[in-house]
This record gives sequence, C-alpha cells and structure tokens, in this order.
Amino acid sequence: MKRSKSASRKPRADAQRNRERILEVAKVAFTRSGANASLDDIAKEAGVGPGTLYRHFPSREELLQAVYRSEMEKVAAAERKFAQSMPPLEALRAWLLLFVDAIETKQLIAPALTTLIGDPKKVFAASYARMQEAIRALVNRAVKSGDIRKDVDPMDLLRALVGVAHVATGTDWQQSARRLVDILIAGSRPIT
Amino acid sequence: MKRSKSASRKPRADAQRNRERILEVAKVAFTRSGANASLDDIAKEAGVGPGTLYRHFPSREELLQAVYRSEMEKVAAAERKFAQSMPPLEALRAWLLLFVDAIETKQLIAPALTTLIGDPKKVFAASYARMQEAIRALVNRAVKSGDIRKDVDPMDLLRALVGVAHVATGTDWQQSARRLVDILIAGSRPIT
DNA sequence: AGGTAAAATGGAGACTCTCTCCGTATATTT
DNA sequence: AAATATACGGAGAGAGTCTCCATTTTACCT
Repeated sequence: MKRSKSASRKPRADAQRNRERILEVAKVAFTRSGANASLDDIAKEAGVGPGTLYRHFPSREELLQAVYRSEMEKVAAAERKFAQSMPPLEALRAWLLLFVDAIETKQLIAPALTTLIGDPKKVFAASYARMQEAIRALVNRAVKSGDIRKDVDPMDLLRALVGVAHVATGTDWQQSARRLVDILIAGSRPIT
Repeated sequence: MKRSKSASRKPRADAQRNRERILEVAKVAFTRSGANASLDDIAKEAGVGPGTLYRHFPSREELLQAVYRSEMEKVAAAERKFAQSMPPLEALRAWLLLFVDAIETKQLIAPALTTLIGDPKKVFAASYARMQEAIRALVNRAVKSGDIRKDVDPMDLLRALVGVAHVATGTDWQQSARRLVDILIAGSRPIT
C-alpha cells in the first residue's frame, strides 16, 4: 500500500548533511568575500556539485536568508545550554559575547537582504523576538540569583551592543563591543 | 611656452559628456533593476563601449558611489536655485519634495555601498553636511520672512522624512512622505 | 587653417559566475 | 535483495565582468 503523499517518507540523511555543510561554508564565504561570493565555489568547497546547492537554495537570496536564520537560531539556542551549564552571571556574559560574534554575520547579510528583498522588517521580525526571549531568560535568572539589579531592561544590553557595531569605525568594533560587555555587566550589578 | 604639468590641458568635452550620460543612465538602471544591474548594458544604453565605462568608473562601487554623490549634489545645489526663484515657503516646500525623491536613490544605493565598502559613514558624511547646509539656509530664509517659527530645528524636518522612508512598508512611503511635507510646513508656521 | 600629440573611444575576446538538465548513484522501504 | 523515490554531480549554455589596443577625436600650437 502506498503512503499518502503528504507524509510520504523520511528525508534522506545525505540531503540533510549536505544542506548543513553548504550553510556552514556559505557563512564563512559570505563573511570573508562579501555577499557576492561565488555560489559555485561555495558548492565546491562544501564538496557538492552546483546542482545540489541550487536544489537546496534556489537563489542567492534564499541562501543568504538561510545563513542568517541559522546563525540567529544558533545564538538563541545557546541560551539554554549556557543557562544549564554556567552560573547566571557567566552565562549572561558568555551569551553576550556570542551575540557580538553574531552581529558580524548580521551586519554583512542584512544590507544584502535589504537590497535584494526590499522589506527588511519581515526577515528580521522572527529572529528579533527570539533574541528578546533569550536575553530576558538570562537576565531574569541573574536577577533572581541576585547577581544583577532588577531594574535592568534586558533589551538595553542588546541595543547597546548593536549600537556600537553601527557607530564604531573599521574593524575594531568587535574589540569595543567585547569591552562593552564587561562594562554592561559591571553596570548591571547590584549597588554595593 | 608650455604649461606646467599640473594644469596641463583642458579636459576633453566628449569625456565629460560621456561621463555624465553614464551617470544618468546608471541612476535609472540601478533604481529599476537593483544594484547588480549589468554594467555592459548601462554602457550600451549610454551609447558608449564597456571600455569607456570602465575607464571612468573602474569598479561597480565607484559607479554606485558616483551616482550617489551626484544625486545628493543635485539636491543640495537646487537650494540656491529655489531660493532665488521662489518665495521662501514655496522654496522650502519644493526642496523638501525634491529631497523625498532623492531618498529613493539613497535607499537603494546605501545598502549596496555598505555591503561593498563596509564603512557607511565615510561615504555619507560629506553629503550629510551638504544637506544640512541647504535645509538651514532655506529655513533661515523662511524664518526671516516670518513664514515659519524661529524655534524650528531644520534637521528635524529631514529626519522626519528619512524616518518615514525607513519605517513605511512597500512602495507607498513616497505618498506618506509627500503628505508629511505639508504637515511639517503647516506645523512650522507661526502660531496664529 | 593645418599639423600633431595627447586623450578618449569602443568592441572583440578571455575569463568568471550563474543556473539547468539529466544520467547516475544512493538511501529507504518492502 | 529488489524496487523506487530521492538526491547527487558536473557538463555546458548563457550572461556578466573587465582588459587591451588599434582607431578616432580633441585640444593645443604655429
């Protein structure tokens, strides 16, 4: 008996593997060479043919979007891991540093998407909510443990980091951002 | 007697003509087809060979930048013309509408430049000052003639327009922006 | 005016990137 | 182990990028 077409079959393992490898390579390539990096090269470096890449991601936009989403998802997902394996303050700090790293990807890809798609808000809305959730959880936890004050707005921390990335010149913004992480945490501690 | 090499020779007329035609065509092409429009096509449409285009603008970035600068310059330059040929309030209004039109070009090109060059501020700094100058002059004139209040910060007007362009969705932001021009002017008039 | 050198032109062509098509290979199911 | 749906790779057509240089045009000089 044949299956109904909707729940047809388990996705093939190699397909999934390839998809992930392509995403990984694409992220590096876009970060290194800009949003116009050669897609055939990305395919080659991921050890697949061009056809495979184009089947998974029919257009450059889709690949860019997928990389973007995947990166943001990774950051959001890290919240749980950190929360479970570190004390509150360390977890918050570690996550903020991870967020700084992620901004680089965002910085590169966001303008490209804006250029290609036109409406930035649609793309960003989903991941924005996800980030908000993550930082809230971490800050709440640190508030409960008494490590930071309870009048801190979690989003202010993210806004500050994003702000630095926008304002700072050249390639040293990451340094500033990392230093800022410590300042933000210090500034959020209870008054002695 | 030979001229010193620094002031060697008058630039050739055809070169200048071609340069301008390319800029003009490029602006239309980028606005219509995005920042990846074919440069050879632009050259063809401008009635020149690819070689000519590439001599004037060795890379896509340079062409984009040149279009951007030229557009902003046009807007800034219009200030004088309007100020000399219209009553203060009309001049201000006309210029703001022109500014709205220019935002479209800016919107399209700015992200592309950000993607390619990395540091947006360098590109924008110059034209920013120029815009500021222009709007200040127009507002000052209208203040002196008693058409608008003297506590209006000229830049607020521009910021409001740019803000609408950023926030509004889809293609109808220009409508909103045009309506906003009238609201802004009405709101800046002296209290009756 | 006419001559001349500098400046600018344009388009052929080498190269790269994009994207599709389909014969072949492989994972899953029976 | 066979059957079949699924995925793969890479050749290749087509578009876009950019360079090179023989030819044309222009500005300057006498």
